[in-house]
Amino acid sequence: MGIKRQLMDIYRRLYAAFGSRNWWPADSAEEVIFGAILTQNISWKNVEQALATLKAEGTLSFKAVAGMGEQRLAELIRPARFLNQKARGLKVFAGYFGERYGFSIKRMMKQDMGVLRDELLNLYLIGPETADSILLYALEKPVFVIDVYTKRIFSRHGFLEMEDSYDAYQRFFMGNLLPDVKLYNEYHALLVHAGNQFCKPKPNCTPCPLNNLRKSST
DNA sequence: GGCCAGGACACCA
DNA sequence: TGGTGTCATGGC
Repeated sequence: MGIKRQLMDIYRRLYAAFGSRNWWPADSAEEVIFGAILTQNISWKNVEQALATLKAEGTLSFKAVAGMGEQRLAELIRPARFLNQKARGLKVFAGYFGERYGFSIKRMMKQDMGVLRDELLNLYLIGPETADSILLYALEKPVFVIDVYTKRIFSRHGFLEMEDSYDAYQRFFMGNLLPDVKLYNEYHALLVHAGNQFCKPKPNCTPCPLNNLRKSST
């Protein structure tokens, strides 16, 4: 079986096991971006607390963030860890979003995907994974998001090495899947769900729906 | 009570 | 370019 078919086979197994994940968990595109920045290297449970606080304070918008002090913002997002870094990251994004797109997600969505990705990667605290999460889940652009679970799952099943670069993983997926926002959305969400449940750093994959799966030679 | 979570960046050689 | 330290919370 070729790589393309294997990738779709894995997708179907995950979907059959877990169903639609309905990602990203947020009420708005802006909330997706808050979450994408806040979730860096931290569990989603912590992010939820920070988002709830921002929401309760009426500051879950980049217009609000642009108008508030970095110190106060840091206090509001404390549960999300690395609070000073992330407060600065949110402020920087708010400045960019306001100046370049007038705080309009609609206007941003009209921009070319490659241009957007370069712009995002030039912002403080937005690396490849955060940029691609924003592109896919907030702006509905067909980019495949790579995260630690994706790497773990596909390295343990013999497709790539854990040490391979973000770009190498992304080329692997995007070179073998059609550019489909819905597919990329669901696939990555399923990988995170599977990873959360079964693919811990110390392998313990007994009930995993991908058990016994190995890369077959093409 | 230790481990680790849906990363990114700075600094050094 | 790669290797390593820093950031500094909360759940399990």
